[in-house]
Amino acid sequence: MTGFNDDSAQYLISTVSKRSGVKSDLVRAWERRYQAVTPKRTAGGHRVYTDQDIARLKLLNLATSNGHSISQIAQFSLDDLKNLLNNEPVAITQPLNGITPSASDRIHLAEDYMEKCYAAVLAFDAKKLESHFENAIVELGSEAFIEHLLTPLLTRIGERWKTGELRPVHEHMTSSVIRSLTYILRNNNPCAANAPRMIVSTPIGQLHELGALLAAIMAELSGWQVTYLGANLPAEEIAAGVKFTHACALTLSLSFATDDHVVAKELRRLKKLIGNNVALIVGGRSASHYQAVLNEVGVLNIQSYGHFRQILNQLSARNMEQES
Amino acid sequence: MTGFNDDSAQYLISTVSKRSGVKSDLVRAWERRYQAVTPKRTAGGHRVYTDQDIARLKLLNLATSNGHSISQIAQFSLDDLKNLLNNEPVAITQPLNGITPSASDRIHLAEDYMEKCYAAVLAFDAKKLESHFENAIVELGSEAFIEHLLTPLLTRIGERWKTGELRPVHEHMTSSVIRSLTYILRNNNPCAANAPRMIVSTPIGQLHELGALLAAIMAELSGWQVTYLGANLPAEEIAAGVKFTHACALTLSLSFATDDHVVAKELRRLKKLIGNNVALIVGGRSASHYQAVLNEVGVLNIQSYGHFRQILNQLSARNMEQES
DNA sequence: ACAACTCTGTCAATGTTTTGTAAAGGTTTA
DNA sequence: TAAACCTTTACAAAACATTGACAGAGTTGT
Repeated sequence: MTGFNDDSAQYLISTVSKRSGVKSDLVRAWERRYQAVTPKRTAGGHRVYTDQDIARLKLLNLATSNGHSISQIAQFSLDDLKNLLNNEPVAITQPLNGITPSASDRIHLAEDYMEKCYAAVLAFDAKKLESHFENAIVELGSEAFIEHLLTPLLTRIGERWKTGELRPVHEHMTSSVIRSLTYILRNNNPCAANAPRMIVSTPIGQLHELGALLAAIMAELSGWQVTYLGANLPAEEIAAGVKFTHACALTLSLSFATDDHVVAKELRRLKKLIGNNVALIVGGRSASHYQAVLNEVGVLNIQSYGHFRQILNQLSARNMEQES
Repeated sequence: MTGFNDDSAQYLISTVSKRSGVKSDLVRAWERRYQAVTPKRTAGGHRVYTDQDIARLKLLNLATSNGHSISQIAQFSLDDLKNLLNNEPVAITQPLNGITPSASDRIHLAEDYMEKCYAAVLAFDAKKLESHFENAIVELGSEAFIEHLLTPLLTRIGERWKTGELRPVHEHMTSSVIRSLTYILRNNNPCAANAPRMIVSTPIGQLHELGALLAAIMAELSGWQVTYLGANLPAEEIAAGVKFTHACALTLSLSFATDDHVVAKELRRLKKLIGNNVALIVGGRSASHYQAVLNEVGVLNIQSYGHFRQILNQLSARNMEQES
């Protein structure tokens, strides 16, 4: 039925070598000796690789430089390899091979993935979207994945939703996929037990959770212990979550600007319920629409990716002081 | 301490030596003389060790430097060695035959986990809840996890929510945790490319997604290719999702009984939009409350865990026929 | 007490396997 | 036509395996 599933990505061996960090000769040797990858061929016999192959080779390279013998791990699945490296006591992040992609290369790569992911969203292909995400996380690393792929992707989805190219259901599907990815991202950097805690949600009437998800992931990567509550919760419930977890920060995402006063009312109630000792952070496409209330209530308004990280670090530091 | 995937990792002797602190020569001597470890071999004869072997050698090394004679302790089990080092009297464990837990044991085990998980929900401890879930999946297997842990847990959460012991926010937190687990569950059994497709969601006004999540997971485990859309979607959006994915089934969860006519209206509209070729399945705590409409529209009403699986299999079979 | 024996870690000698790299010579691609 | 690929074959360093031996420490038997 769907024979056209994987013809999207095709790379020749030199590209693969650059991106994975494994020399061409070695890639061929690994294929010949252990079937580490099994690329398709062009009519003329040239090897044609997929994104998955690249992710594979990257992980294999990491694993071998970590002391594993290539013959033993060559046929492991992507997940096996990820587990293997996750359980490593020594996560060597040294310049393992001469080939280190430059910053501009990585950004270009991220843009590349962005297009592919957006195409998958447009085609409503959850499986393909997830697969692209997985590969991108391996290739870009969690940080760059968030900053250069996820953030711009969500921004674009927001735009296209306005123009009518996308429907609400596209956003729901994307949320769902990203939500299941949090598992991988979280596993990549387990947080400390004494990490500061945060609640992430959206107030009542705000049904879009992509922004909130992004905030949750970013906070986790910054070392926070995040409890994500999903979208559309009344102030009392959110406040209850804050109390239960003893969170020292609460982040809300406002994506959709409404003219009624629900959001304003909810924000005021929330502030009353959580008090002044819990930082209230608000971000999202439409946060500026509520500027007046934000100022009145006294919230930290996220301006950009970097700004959010800055806020997180400041709060984190302050929290550590209080603890000691 | 998460993943326990020990059957995947394999090391050669030098790595083992570095990790365990026992020189390669000595490792071989201990094997030759006392069978302290019994590694497998490569085709060429190289020793191949597991994580367990490394742990063993570490403990043996500690014990010998503590004055114990290697010949005496070489064949101790991992637990024996741990006891030994804790200065506890060595309780020699029984011959370790591969005892497979009986069915009743497993159900008991599941109940045990149920209590632990519910306690974590009540305490609003997402981290602990996730950890219990992870362990349960490994110990029980996906099937039993769903049937004997997740299903009763969600049922109980529904009950306690009514009595006021739990707040809505508890349910949101639980949904969030379960949602990120879908990643593990899905990876445990990757579905075929030609698997029948299904959309899972809840209609507008139905904000509780636990039931829908459960249905999605069950369908995935039954070999379906599921696109999960989250909760609270209007009929047009759900129908769009069905069209986009060419799904042959649509499952909705109705947890909350409302007296307005929104649900009834949405169901009628949905049926019109998706036509008769797409199976419409409805389940959830409050499905019976809408019996009249369900009959009128002609939906498959889920009665129980087993019943849902039966429906899934029938649809799956019918779908296969049509394909061929 | 003293010789004989066992336990244990270490080494050396010698041969094999693994694995990254490279050269030679032909083919495909742009 | 040049650059990039392909296959085959080869090579050498590093890592392993096996066998056998040796010496210090502790034990045993007489």
